[in-house]
Amino acid sequence: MATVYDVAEKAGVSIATVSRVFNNNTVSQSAREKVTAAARSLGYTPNLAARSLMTKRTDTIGVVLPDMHGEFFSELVRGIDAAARRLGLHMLVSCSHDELNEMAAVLSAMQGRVDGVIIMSPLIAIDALEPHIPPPLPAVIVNGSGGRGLYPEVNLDNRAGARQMMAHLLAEGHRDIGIVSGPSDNLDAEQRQLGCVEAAGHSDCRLRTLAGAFTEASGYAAGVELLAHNALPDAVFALNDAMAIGCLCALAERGIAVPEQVALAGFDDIPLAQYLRPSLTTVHVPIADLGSRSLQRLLAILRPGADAATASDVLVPELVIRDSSRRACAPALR
Amino acid sequence: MATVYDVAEKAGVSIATVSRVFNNNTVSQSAREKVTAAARSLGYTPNLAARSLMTKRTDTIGVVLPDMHGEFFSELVRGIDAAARRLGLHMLVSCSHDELNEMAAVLSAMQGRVDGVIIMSPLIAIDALEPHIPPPLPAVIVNGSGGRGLYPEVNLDNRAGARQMMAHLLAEGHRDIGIVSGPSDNLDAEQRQLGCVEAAGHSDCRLRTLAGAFTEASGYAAGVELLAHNALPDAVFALNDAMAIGCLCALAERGIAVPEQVALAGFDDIPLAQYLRPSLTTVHVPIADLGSRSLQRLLAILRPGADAATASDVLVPELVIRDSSRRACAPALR
DNA sequence: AGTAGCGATGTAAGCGCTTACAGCATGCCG
DNA sequence: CGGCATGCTGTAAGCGCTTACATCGCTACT
Repeated sequence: MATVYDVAEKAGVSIATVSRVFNNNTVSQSAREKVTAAARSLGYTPNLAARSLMTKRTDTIGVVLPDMHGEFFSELVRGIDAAARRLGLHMLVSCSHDELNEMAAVLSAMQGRVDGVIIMSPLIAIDALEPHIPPPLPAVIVNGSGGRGLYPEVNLDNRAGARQMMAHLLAEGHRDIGIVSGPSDNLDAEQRQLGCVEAAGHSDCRLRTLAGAFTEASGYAAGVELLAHNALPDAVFALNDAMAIGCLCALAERGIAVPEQVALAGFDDIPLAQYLRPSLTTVHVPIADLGSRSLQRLLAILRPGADAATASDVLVPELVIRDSSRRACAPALR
Repeated sequence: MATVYDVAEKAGVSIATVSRVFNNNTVSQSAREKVTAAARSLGYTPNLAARSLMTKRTDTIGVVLPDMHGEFFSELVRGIDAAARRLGLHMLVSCSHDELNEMAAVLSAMQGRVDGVIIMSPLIAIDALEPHIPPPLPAVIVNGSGGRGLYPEVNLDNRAGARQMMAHLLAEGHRDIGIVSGPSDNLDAEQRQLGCVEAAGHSDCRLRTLAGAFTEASGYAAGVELLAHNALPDAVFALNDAMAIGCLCALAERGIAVPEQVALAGFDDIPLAQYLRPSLTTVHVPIADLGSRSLQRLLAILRPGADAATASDVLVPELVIRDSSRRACAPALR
């Protein structure tokens, strides 16, 4: 591989001038052209390790994610990648972490490879994680409310989303509502559950909670359990769409009509929610925004003063009402 | 940040010894302990840029992906990440590339940051892409059959999968089959289509092709188009599951029973395929395997002799028969 | 006893780059 | 016409690390 020396020699200038050309410093037009030509003919590319060694920057950000599947994972990464690419940053991804030690190890291995990290850790309480973030590493925490304020956070207002859904179900006249919960140690699940309880507290409504794990299978199991009881609830609110789909499947198998006999709702608004029969009422989560927003926050630390105009750190999800929760009327045929 | 010099001084040894400790070279037990203790007390972490500068390695691999959504993206990345982490490699990801120039730019920006790349480019013919891969960069191409053999490839046998599905539909007695195709420039779609045509060629079956784009919406549209015709086909084979779901939705809206009036099949076997009503007959694609396999191939280039036992580069998908294609019998109630 | 062999260690030379500093024209001022 | 700001360029130091080579005790031979 060619180095600055090769280019300098070929262009008839010093290595400093070559370096200046590649760093947009003040160089005469003629020198710039000579260097550019020489570099091209030699196929020269600056060695990034050497550059990093001097500048202490890597132009790379780390993304540390829990074990997530499907839409959520891909949209989040896409959101971050799109924002990063616009800024000339690269993205070092590490996913599938459900254990504190594992995350700590990855975080420490990222030190020196990245200028900062975006961490999402719904399974691990943030205050337990914070001590494992290497101190010199700038970090932003996504969707993991409850840190000690050491790191900026970007959160989704899961609670508000759940409250909105409950308000909708109550408005539809449902008073006996089944909640299919999420994994017990999952922060999103916890907040959504909390929102449900809050909303129910203001009404004369009965809430039954069924165990769930954010998977289709667990939603199916919850549906089966529901059917084993004497009376069906008026409505079932699954705390994510995957479980709602599983539950819908269980209900359909036993010939229970949705929404006529039981209303059904999910959370996340995955793309195919609208293509289910009946189409699924759910809460829309702007996942990609969550990603790009967190990158913006990180950037505000890395390049102070650059783009501090990050209005809010809490994204509010939006209720999407479709057929699965509409009050006893024939499903629209469009 | 502490350097080798600081650690060496504190431990009372030379910097070479410190370096040896961190590179598992031959060092006496006593020296190793002194260095380890000193390093810990100083919070020393080797500077990776400096190390890279010497070793010419980054222990990072690049992953360049097209614009993919949902399960496919997340599973592939998880597959690669899991394999990479086991080997102590990091993963630099860049996604959402649909354009040749964009991919070329990313590839060139990765040069020097990674030891090799895994490239997936279903939209761009590989022989057009190959000239844009910087020559010194080891690369493996995933699912992009048709290169000039300059780079190893790991492919999914889309054609065989489609043939299997067609064989199944024919065996069920269907002779008038609608194919919902994929995007016109997508290689997976092309191969699947080819498989269909091949299989149909051996039989007295009629194939109608409907335009699709691998999205739920396009599947829905295809379903609507189908209904506009006089006669429904016996079966509809959507070339991916997302379209099958869209199509199912369109059929359900018009009260067409699946599989009684029309059989339906998809391709990919996304996790919720089994939770649809009726559960979806499809072709299982081992996506994560595709990812880990390609990493293995890349590794065989990077660390020759390490793990050359990569038997095959073509993964064969597997037919999964569920209710949506079963011959006119009542859907099983489990 | 002399020495070959061996393992542990230190010395020092870079890896390819950025950048402080100095040098050198040039143009403009008094 | 001397002096000084200005703009470009070159020299050289050094970022933190790995590693070839030299060194130095040892042990284990002949």
